[in-house]
Amino acid sequence: MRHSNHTYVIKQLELALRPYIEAACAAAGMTTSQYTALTVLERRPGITSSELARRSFVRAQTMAQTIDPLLEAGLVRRDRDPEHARRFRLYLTAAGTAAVAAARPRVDRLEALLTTGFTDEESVAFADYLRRARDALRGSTP
Amino acid sequence: MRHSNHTYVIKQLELALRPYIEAACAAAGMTTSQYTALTVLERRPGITSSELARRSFVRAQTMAQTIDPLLEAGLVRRDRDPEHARRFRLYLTAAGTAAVAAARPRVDRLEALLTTGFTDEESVAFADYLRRARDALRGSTP
DNA sequence: CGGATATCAGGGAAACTGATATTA
DNA sequence: CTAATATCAGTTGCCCTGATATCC
Repeated sequence: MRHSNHTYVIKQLELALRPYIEAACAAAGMTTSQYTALTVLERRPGITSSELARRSFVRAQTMAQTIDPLLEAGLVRRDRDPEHARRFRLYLTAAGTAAVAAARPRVDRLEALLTTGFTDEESVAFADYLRRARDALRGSTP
Repeated sequence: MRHSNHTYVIKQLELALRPYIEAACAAAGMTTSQYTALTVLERRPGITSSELARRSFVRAQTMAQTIDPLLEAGLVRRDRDPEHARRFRLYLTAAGTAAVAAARPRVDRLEALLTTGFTDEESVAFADYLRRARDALRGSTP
């Protein structure tokens, strides 16, 4: 295992990916981190900003910066949690759902480009490895 | 393949990885992008800054920003290419080699943490998938 | 009290675009 | 003339730390 160096290629891959994702999101009028937050909100309605931050591996302040413009643009709605006065629960608005739908086709095409030449089995294994690597870091501390 | 979403997990993984790499590099007195540039220079002595930029998926100006402090710190040396007056060839100095060696153990430990629970075969397959995905983007344009 | 949420304020690493001079 | 290299100048997206108020 001397010359594996996954971290290096992961960084390369993320850098290579970046302009593609940015272009796809910009076409729908948002930034990459905003699109990501919206897609998570779509799957987890009612999540708090702090919990969203934890799942996204960023600080609560960072996620607040991402969410703020989405609230102002009316893509996300905030309701006070009736059971926890300190919490706000977040939800996609209709406009937010539409914005995600607008960007999704281009992201899906990027997804297909990324796995060019992969068999279905390889694609599934790749996703599995990515998640396992991510989760291996989740528990630990730098 | 409706729910694969590799791009999302790649971004998560890169974010999870970031503080670990930053800590490892900071312990050796440099930033992540500087460490990365040094490791490439180690394997490809005499490479130009522009070529280094291409391999790293960044613009020439960005790579120049990364290299500049390394030149000033004496970790990298520049020589004019005798055959191309416009080019400078880059080399690691002894101090540069030492700096990479100082950071390497911590990066290797991170590498091991990343592939916790992976068999050797899985680790190799993972690296292969990462490279193939990266190379699939290399030819295309956003 | 400690722990979590939200938020204000400020800062930094690292990418970008645009423009320019020089050279193969 | 065109393409590539290097470089100056400015900008942006997106992370960070520190400090504070509130609530369970």
